[in-house]
Amino acid sequence: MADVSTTEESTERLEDTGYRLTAPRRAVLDAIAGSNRPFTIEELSERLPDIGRATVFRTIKLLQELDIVCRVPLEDGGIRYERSRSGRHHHHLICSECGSVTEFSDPTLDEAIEQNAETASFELDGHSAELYGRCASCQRLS
Amino acid sequence: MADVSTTEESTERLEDTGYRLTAPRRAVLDAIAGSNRPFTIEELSERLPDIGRATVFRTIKLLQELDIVCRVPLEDGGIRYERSRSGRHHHHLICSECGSVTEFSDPTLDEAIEQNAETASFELDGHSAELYGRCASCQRLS
DNA sequence: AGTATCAATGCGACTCCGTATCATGAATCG
DNA sequence: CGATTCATGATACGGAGTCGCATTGATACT
Repeated sequence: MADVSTTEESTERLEDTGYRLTAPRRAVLDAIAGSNRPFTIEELSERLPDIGRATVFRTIKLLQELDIVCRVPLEDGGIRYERSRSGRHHHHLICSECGSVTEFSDPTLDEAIEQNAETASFELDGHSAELYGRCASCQRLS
Repeated sequence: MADVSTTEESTERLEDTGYRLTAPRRAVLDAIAGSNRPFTIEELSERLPDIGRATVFRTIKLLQELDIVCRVPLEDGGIRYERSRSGRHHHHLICSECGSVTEFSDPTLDEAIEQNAETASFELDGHSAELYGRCASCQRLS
C-alpha cells in the first residue's frame, strides 16, 4: 500500500479512486498535512473559513474511506481525526494528558484478536483497539 | 468482584457505593434485566415512558461507572449499551448483521496490549477492543 | 478550445444524542 | 418527624453530523 504521508500521494489516491480533485479537497489535504496533532472537525473548519462545514465533514469522511485519515475515538467518547501515517491498519496509543496519538501495529495483537474470533466461531471483518494512558513525555514532566 | 447479573446484586452495588435506591433507578435496572440485546438510550426510554429522558441518561451513566452496564461502540460510530455479565473488564464481539454482542476476556490479548504500551514507554490506564463481523448463527443462516 | 455532464460545493435547516438548569419531590440521617 | 441533601422531570440548550437543493466547476467528449 502506498505511503500517504505527503499531500501529493494523497491527491493521487483520490484521483486513482475516481474522485475529483477539487480546490476544497486540496485545501483540506494541505491543512491536515500541516497539523501533527489529531484534530476535531471544528478545528479544521476554523482553519478553513472559506470552505463550508458540510464539505469539511464530507471530505474527512471520504479521506477515512481512502485510509488517508483515521478516526481516533477518545476515552470520553469524543472523536478526533488524524492523518494516517501508514495508510494501513493500526492501533492507537492515546495520551489523556497532552492528547497526542501514536500509531502502532502489532501482529501478535492482531493474532490474539483473530484467535478469539475463531474460538467463538465469529467471522471477523474488522476490529479496533485503543490504548489510553500517559505518553512518555508527559510522564517525564511530572 | 460481585456478579451483577441479577437486579438484586445491582441494587446492592448501588447502595454500597452510597447512591440512593430510587424508583426510577429500580425501573431502569428491571428494564435492562429483561433485555438480552444491547439497547440504545432511546429504546430504553421508550420502554419507560414515565421516566424522564434525562434520568435515563443519568442512570445509564451511573451504571456504567459501577460496571453494571457497559458501553458498546458500533462500527458505524453508533453507541449501544448492555448489561455487563461479568462486571469486569472485557471485550466485545459485535455482529454487524443481527447486532448481538458477546463478551469475552482474554489474558493473552490484554498482555499483548500491555506489551505494546511498555515498548512505547506508555503508562497504560485503560484500553478498549471491539471485534466486528458476523456471529456464528448469522453465518449459519446464509 | 467549447460544451455537456454529473459530481462536488455551500448554505441553511434539520436531526440526534447528550447535557445544563432549576424548581419540585423523595430518600436518608439524626 | 423534621431537616438536609440527593434525585427527578421538564425544558431549553449545545455540539456533531446530515440532508436537500440550487449553483459551481472538474472531467470527458468532440
